[in-house]
Amino acid sequence: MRKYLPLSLSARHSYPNSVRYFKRIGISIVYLFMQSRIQQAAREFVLRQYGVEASVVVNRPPRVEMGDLALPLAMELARKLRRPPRQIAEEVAAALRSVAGVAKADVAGAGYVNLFLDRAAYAAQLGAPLEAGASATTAAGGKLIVEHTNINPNKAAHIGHLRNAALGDTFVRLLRARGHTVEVQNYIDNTGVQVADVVVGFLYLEQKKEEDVARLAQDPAARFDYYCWDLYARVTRFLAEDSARLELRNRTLQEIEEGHTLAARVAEIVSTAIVRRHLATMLRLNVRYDLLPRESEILHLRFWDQAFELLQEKRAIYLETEGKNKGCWVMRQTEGNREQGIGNSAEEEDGGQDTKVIVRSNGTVTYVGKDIAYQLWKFGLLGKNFFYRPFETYPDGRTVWVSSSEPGSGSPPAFGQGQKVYNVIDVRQSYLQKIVAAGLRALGYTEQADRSIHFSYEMVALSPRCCDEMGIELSAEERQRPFIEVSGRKGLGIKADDLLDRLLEEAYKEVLSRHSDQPDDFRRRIAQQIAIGALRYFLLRYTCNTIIAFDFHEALSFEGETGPYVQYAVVRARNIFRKLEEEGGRFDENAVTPAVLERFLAAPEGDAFWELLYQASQWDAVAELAIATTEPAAVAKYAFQLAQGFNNFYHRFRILTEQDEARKMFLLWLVKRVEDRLTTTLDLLGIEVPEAM
RNA sequence: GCGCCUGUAGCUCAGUUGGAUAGAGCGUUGGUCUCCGGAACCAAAGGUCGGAGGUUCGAAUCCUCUCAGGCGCGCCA
Repeated sequence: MRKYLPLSLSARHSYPNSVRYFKRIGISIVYLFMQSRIQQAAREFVLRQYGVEASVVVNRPPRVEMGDLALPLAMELARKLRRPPRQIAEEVAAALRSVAGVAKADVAGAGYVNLFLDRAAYAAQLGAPLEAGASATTAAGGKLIVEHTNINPNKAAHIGHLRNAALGDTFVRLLRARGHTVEVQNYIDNTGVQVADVVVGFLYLEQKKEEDVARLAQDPAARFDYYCWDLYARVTRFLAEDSARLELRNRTLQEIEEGHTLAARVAEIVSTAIVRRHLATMLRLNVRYDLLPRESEILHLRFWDQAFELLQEKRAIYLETEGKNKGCWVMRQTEGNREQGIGNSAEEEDGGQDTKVIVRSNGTVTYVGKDIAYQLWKFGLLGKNFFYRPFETYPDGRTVWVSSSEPGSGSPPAFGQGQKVYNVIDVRQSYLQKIVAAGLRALGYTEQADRSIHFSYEMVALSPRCCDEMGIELSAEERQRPFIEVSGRKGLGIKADDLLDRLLEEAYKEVLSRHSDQPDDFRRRIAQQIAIGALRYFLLRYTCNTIIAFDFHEALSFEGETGPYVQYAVVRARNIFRKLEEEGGRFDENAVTPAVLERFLAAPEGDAFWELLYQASQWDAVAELAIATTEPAAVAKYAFQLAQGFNNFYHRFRILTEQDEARKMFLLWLVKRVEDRLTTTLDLLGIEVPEAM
């Protein structure tokens, strides 16, 4: 017998709006619907019968035989009502028996109310196929903005950036699948220190002319992002050798910010070429963007000046007249902020406590200041806007736009004006993200501050073993550590494209051994889908606050809890139908009548089928949970468990050789339902299903 | 010094914001196949949930203390 696979779901909240919405567009959300219906019935009964408001949790019993849904509410009520919990549970159970869709209600243990659903009725509602992508245009509730990737445009993307993009992109897919309108922004810090460093490298270290850099950036064979990766590491050493050289960087940085200088032109060449490389890398992973807002426009369109005025007006910042921050504009520390741990008590001695410098004494604005301006713009609160021009067109015809200082061509969508903003940024920037939110709050935009979500995640580091494999030398002290932090400055890390290439190679070997008779482009396509599936799943299976100590062995694995495992389950399901056709058979959906469902889902013979179907139906609740907790790993886990459930079923039951025609049709129907949900779930993870494996 | 995060099986990680007998993958050991393709399936072994108190019907989950590790705390981004 297969084991029961516990699925982590609960229903603290009801989803009336979602239910209505999905009914309207025809997406099957049977599970959430049942859950909220029962929740509501229980709440109403408790209020009517006992006159108390109860928090009605609906979850699942520990074992399937005990029921489909569980309500552990009687124990809590027992205290308030001063009556035995089991007695209360009996009364609740009796009340819930009359709820449509409930077949049976038991009382178990200390006072759990366990519900058994009407299997056939439930199954009949799962008939409607999911309408993929039917969501974006019709959702209510305003636009959500998700900012992710945000790689400094001065070097190739590395494995840590891939985690950011995979999380951000998956979150976007989840939101869209749940009917939200989403705008994806990838912020480009094209005037920062990191770009300046590479410019210094080209102009001073390599003594290159503007045309040389332009030519190099155009040359596909040069792998410009890789070239800059190495150059950046060299510049870092160059600057470290002689502190006087730092002046070179400062001057370059200033020239870049001014614009119209040689350094600015080279910076533009470098950052634009690198961004194109980044987009290409991310596209390999099925990651796309709508808009690339750039720091240069934030500067040139004077977004900061506008934000500065607002902040002064509301006295959110003030000019420090004494102490170490004399001459700077600093942000006050409010009570609310202090609660959230913002402030710097290390400076208690010199009067600079609980403040954050926003404008330096030389008049330039810090990174946080620019970020506050950008965040205000995202909510449509700045009173200024970017101009836009098309940056690139994706193979599917969609356009990525980039910010511009002048009116551009084309007709861009109405960017910005978000109702809620998710910033996918690693956990080390928590402090700064809090200051940004505190800035909004100080301006009186408390609601927007609350709707500024820092989608925080931990870094990807390298395991010491991984460093060995890559020939990275470690000190004795480093060797003792559980992981080694990647460093762009040192050129220490795994480049995203290298990892992808290696995965492709491994996948291709596997495909070759199984499909030696197939054309090579077929094999390449499949190998690529498998490689991407493996990588995206690997990056998504860990919860956000888990540090991933990168390990080749685990990342290159195609067995066990991996993307390919899930892909394989879908391929198997589809093979059944393909084989059926080859044999001249036909799947007739209409043959699966309510009576057929009734017959084959009935306990106990139908338990295995029901379990699988029930599990497959929980797609909606998982997506909702992942959104509410900003935890895409829940979806990855679900995909794996459902695939596992299917693989087990696949082994236990022969379908094509089934003699009972009604049973055969029922089994095919079940496979179809599971395949459908698995495909949808993989799509949420940005993973495609190969034609064969 | 202050703040945040983490500690669960040999290893890597889940664990439904307090619920019933703590789960998975890998690894180990032993099984399954004239098959809808084995990138699969089944089983076994393996856990004082870092430690100590507390809160209550009930704690891996909440509170306090403590030990260990990580990350932040700049007129860098």
